[in-house]
Amino acid sequence: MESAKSRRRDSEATAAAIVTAAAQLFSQRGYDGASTREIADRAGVNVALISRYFGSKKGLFEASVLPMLSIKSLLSQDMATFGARIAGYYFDGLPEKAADPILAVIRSSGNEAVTAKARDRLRQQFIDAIAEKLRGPEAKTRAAMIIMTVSGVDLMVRVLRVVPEHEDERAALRDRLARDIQALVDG
Amino acid sequence: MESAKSRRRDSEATAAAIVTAAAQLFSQRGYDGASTREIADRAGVNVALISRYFGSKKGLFEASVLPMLSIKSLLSQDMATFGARIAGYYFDGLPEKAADPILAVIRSSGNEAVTAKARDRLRQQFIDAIAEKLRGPEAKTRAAMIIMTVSGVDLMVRVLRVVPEHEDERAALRDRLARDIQALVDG
DNA sequence: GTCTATATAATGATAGAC
DNA sequence: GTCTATCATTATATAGAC
Repeated sequence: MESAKSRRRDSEATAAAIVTAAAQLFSQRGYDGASTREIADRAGVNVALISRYFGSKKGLFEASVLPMLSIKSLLSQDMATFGARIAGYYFDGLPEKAADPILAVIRSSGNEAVTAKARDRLRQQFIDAIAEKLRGPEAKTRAAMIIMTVSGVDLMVRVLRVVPEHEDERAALRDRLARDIQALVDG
Repeated sequence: MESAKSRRRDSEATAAAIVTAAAQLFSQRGYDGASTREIADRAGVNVALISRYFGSKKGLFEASVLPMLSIKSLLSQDMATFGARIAGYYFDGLPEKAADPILAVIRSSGNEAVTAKARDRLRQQFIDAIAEKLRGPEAKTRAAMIIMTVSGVDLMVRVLRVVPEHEDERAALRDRLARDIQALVDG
C-alpha cells in the first residue's frame, strides 16, 4: 500500500482519477460539452496530463467510456429476476450523478467519429450478450426489444427526467416495467 | 406568388430556410456539435442573419426544435392503429436525414440550459397528450410506458443504429413492437 | 511525473458597409 | 435585407522547464 504522498506521483492513480472524472462528465454533458480542462479540474490534475496519458480527448473517451459498456454483471445472475433487477436499478434509488456509459454514448452520439466504436461495443456487449442468454424462439428480436425498452427507461429517467413524483405511480411504473421486460426474457 | 429573385430578399423565406437547416443539423449533431456557420451554409445564407433573426444560437434552437415537438398528428387518427403506425414509421422507410426533434433533444441533453424548455414541452406534448387519449386504468403509467418504448425505438434505430439487416428479422421486430405498443394503448 | 506557457484553430456574436 | 470584417472567448494540443 502506498502513502497518500507517494500517490501524488503515481501515474497509475493519476490516470485512474482522470478516467473516473471523464466518465462522469461525459455522462453528464456528452463528448462535446465536457472540456478537457473541466475533466482535469475534477480529477485534481493538470490538463496537460490528459494528452500525456491518453493521447487525445478522443483517446480519453475510449479509455473511460468503452470499458464500462458491459452488462455482464446483470446477466451473470438468475435471469428469472432480470426484469425486476433492471426496473429496480432505475426506480429504486435513482443515482443521479453516477457515471452512466449508455448515457455518455447517447449524449455524444452527435459526434460520429467518437461514438462509432462505442456503438459496435454496445451491440456486442448488450444485444448479442442478451440474445445468448435467452431461450426460446426469436431470441434476437426479443433481445433487441429488451435493449430498446431499457434504453427507453434510461432516456426517460435520466435524459428527459419525467419519472412520476407520486410514490404509488412510480411503483406502478416500476412493476409494469419489470413485468414487461421479464416477459421478453421468458419468451 | 413571388419570383425566385424577390425571394432572395424575403426575410420570411430566409428565416424559414435557417429553421429547416437548423432542425436537421441539431438532430444530426446535437446543439454543441452543430455550429452556426454550418447551419447558415446549409441554409444558403449568411451567418450574421442567425443573430439578426433569432438573437442567438439558443434562440434558433428554440425556434427550430421546440415547435416540432408534437405528436398531435399521430394522436388525431384512430388509436386502434397507433401501434402499427409508430412501428411503421421507424421500420418502413427509415428516413435517415430527416429532422427528428426528439433526437435533437436527446443529442443536446448534455446542455441543461438549452434543453430545459424542450423537456417541459416533451412532457406536455407527448406524455400528457397520450395519457389524455387513453381509456382505462393507469392511463398515466401506460402513457409513460408508451413514450419510453417509442423513445427506446428512436434510440435504437436512429442513435445506436442497430436495426436487424435481414428483412424477416426486421419485420418480426416491427410487428412485435406494434403489438406491444398497441397493448399499452388498449390497456 | 507534473507543471507553465503557448500555438493554433474554431466558436458565437456584433458593428457597420452596402 | 444581406453582407464583410472582426472581436472576444474558448477549445485541444504541445514544447519545454522543473
